[in-house]
Amino acid sequence: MAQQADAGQRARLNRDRVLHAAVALADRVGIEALSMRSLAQELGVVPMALYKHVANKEQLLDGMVDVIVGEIDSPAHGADWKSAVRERILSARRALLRHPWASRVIESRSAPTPGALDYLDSVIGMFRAGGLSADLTHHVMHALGSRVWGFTQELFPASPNVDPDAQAVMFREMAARYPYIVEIAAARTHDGESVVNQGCDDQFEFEFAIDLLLDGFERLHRQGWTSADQS
Amino acid sequence: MAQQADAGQRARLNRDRVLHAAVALADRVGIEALSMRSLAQELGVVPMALYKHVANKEQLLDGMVDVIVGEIDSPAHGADWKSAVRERILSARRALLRHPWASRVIESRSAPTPGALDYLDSVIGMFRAGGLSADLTHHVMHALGSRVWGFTQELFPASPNVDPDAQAVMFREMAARYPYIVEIAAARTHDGESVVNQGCDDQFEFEFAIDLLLDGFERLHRQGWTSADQS
DNA sequence: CACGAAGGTGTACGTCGTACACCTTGGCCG
DNA sequence: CGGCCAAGGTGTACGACGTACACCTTCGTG
Repeated sequence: MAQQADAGQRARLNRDRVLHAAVALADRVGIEALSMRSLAQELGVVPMALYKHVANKEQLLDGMVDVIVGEIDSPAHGADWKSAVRERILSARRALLRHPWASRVIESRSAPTPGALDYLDSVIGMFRAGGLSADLTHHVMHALGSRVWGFTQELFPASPNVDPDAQAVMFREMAARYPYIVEIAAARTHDGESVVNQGCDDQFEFEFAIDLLLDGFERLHRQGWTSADQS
Repeated sequence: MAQQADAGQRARLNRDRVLHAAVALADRVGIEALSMRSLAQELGVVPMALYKHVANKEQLLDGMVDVIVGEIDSPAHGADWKSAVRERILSARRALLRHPWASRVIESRSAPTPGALDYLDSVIGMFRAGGLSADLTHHVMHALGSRVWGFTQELFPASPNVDPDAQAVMFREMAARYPYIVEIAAARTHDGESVVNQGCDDQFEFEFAIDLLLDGFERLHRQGWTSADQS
């Protein structure tokens, strides 16, 4: 429906076209509907043609990750390390939010892609440039975890729209069985709408966590923290 | 090779036996080798027989999650909230470490299982009992993310054993291209062995992060933090 | 103009989850 | 005691999927 068609005369494929078509297709139909077959069809080509450009599906996914990672801004310079890192990570977050499937794919890689390594190396470099020791930076990166990529592991995968009265019933049942969950869910729902699984401001939560961590890192840095001190 | 065999006379199946056999099989052969077919064979039964006990594979995985979640200790009482939460989460961690596939399966669920909700509700209850506001607790749970389950998103999936000289070559290449990564990897490698992707003490990293977060939570709690304060 | 490599095709295999119709038990009630 | 019926187990089959392998087609270069 996008390209293909006009059989017979079609631009030659290459790795880049394949990768970008895959990203676009995943954006449109979701990652679970992206198969070698559907991608081939999208490109007006037979499935096996793709294997001339990517070794297999895993490598296709690797390549797609690197396309997205390439969208992350380079580090700003001239700012203090804390806000520079913060900005960079929020940029990563913006890139990943444009492609909702990307975080799951990144997590599923069995080895980091070259683009991912570039990005990680440069983030580490930002901490080092800020004066943090290699030792502290190591632990800092671990503590950041998937947050360097701009996403948080979601505990509640945001159930899609259900009709309001079913939700009301569910709410009553939930409140009986999971009083605390319902309470803290309600804590963030100002207007009356949809108490369960909604009304969560993801961006706020992300910045809350990242600032808590960055402040913690800064505190440790200032007091000259070393892993050797910890028994 | 474990049960089955002695055809003809075989204990009746039920949901629980299916679930526990699935957990044991995943422990033994890995989650990616767990199929409805392999599980059926393990139980000495035809694949379709399983569908009398679980609706489909997703529900099988849900059930497996709840088996593991059931292994998490109940909250200790009598301790302050911080160390009580800490202990509980480390118990979750121990349970998940016994079943290395479990974290990936938990992440892949599209809706939380009942057992997961029970656990989350009770962890939230621990913060509330410690006096944290529902508001703060909400954000705290988000900041914890998958860490409530006792795992951190691994950035480097721990490449398995490769021979030492290949590693030495790789090291030289890595050092040129990713100087900072190699530097912080080395920061934690005291003895000379395997600089790349090894020598990381997961348990240390986990506790570093969890304590950083818990300390941050405590600080906010003491100073009466409220999300309303944040612009 | 020929030729060889790079790009594209067609067919086929093994694996997966599972729908659907069927048979076999075993516990309960008359 | 006999018969019944639901719960448990079977067999066959289908439509995805990733991809191996042998083949044909196109095009840039000598």
